[in-house]
Amino acid sequence: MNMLDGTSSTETSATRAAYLSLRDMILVGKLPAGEKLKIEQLRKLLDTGASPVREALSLLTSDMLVERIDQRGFRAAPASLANFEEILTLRCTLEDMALRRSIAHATAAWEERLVLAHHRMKRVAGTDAFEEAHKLFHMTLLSNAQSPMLERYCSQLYDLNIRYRYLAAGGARYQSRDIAAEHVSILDAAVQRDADTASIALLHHYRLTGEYLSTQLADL
Amino acid sequence: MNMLDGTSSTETSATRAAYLSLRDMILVGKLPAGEKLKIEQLRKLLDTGASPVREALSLLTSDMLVERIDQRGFRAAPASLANFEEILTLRCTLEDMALRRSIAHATAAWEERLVLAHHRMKRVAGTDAFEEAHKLFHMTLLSNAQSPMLERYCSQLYDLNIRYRYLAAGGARYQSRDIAAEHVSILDAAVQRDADTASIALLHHYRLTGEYLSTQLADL
DNA sequence: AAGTCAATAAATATCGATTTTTTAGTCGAA
DNA sequence: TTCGACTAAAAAATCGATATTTATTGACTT
Repeated sequence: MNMLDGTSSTETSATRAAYLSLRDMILVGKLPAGEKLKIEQLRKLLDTGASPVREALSLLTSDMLVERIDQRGFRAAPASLANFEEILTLRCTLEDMALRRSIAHATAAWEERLVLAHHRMKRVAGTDAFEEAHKLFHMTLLSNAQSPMLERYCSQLYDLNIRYRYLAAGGARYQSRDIAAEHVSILDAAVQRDADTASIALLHHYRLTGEYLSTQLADL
Repeated sequence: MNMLDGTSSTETSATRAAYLSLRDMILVGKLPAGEKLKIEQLRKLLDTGASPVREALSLLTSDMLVERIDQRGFRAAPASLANFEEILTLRCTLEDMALRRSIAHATAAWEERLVLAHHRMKRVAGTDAFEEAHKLFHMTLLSNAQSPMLERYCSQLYDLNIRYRYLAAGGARYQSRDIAAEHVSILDAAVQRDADTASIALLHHYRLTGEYLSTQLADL
């Protein structure tokens, strides 16, 4: 017995539960950037043991969401405008590469997954589920690159970026810009296997958001 | 009181000691790719507790040297020709970017660190210290990119590559090719701030090694 | 008033034991 | 023989307690 997706009602391990909670708390800013993360405090907050918390924090290190300083514990990764711009640059380079590779290996099955992901994203526009569906759409774009490490990097960078969105605006709320149209352009170009057009549209999408966020983050 | 470099005689924490040992064992193949890593077994091997071992393994996950499967422990990251080629491709893209940025920000101080790193590497050619000095030279090349995340990725990928060298040849032993000359070309171009030439030389260096390793790894 | 140093408090790191979960075997029924 | 349910052994995950390390405080010197 298992659910449709990976989210079963009872989480498997305490470590995994702690990992997901902490990760979410960092992404949405509940645990502010740069903040000291005390084991005892988190243990009580999550109502679990110290070992799962420690292990979860160690794992979050992989995602660059937590920093570990030997002998003096953990802290939420600091945020800065420079860091945000670094993330944006890396994303543009790596997603460009991944998207081109995805398209190069295009198949009907991938095309269909893409259309489906896009449809589902539109379906939940404006709801809480959008955040997840949006990531899924973007990751589906890259999912055919046949390069697991590259996909992992992109996924990581995507999450790091989310944090800055919350930092700037307090949510996944999008601005006046017509995001939906941008998504359609990317989708169409990808389905038509036009790598150059798709890549330009994708990077345009990121850079516009990046510019907007940069202005909001000027004080960081 | 502290030593010249970061290697003090008494390691700070048990976790750090375990991390360094395990990392080294994986890189040189003492813990073969894909192998199950049992806590109890490693605990005895390193003569330490289970907690430091677990935490060290969690940290090695960041480096993509260890895989963690929820509820069923850890294993050394598997190796394959496809994975090797993926690493090579990513390295070429990311190091190219990092090197160009380094050169774009070139200063006299960086130049000097570079010359020094190169000199030290030549100095220890043929000894055990070469491996470390070689990495230091390459990382110094990228160290001026003013992009910590990019440097981290490059460092990670460098280490992953080392493992394949050991897998293919059983050591840092270099072949007939004149590696030293290649290093000089890269150094010279970098010092002259000629990004195109430096990048071409660097990628050439990697691709030649990559080709050689690929043939050796055909059976993976 | 600034700086040291020792004593104390707080937090991290580590250990050893216990609980769960997975894995490997074994036995019997189809 | 093959499949499945059951059992025993192994391993992972987790807990609670202890040992170490770092951070803080305040009296004492210069």
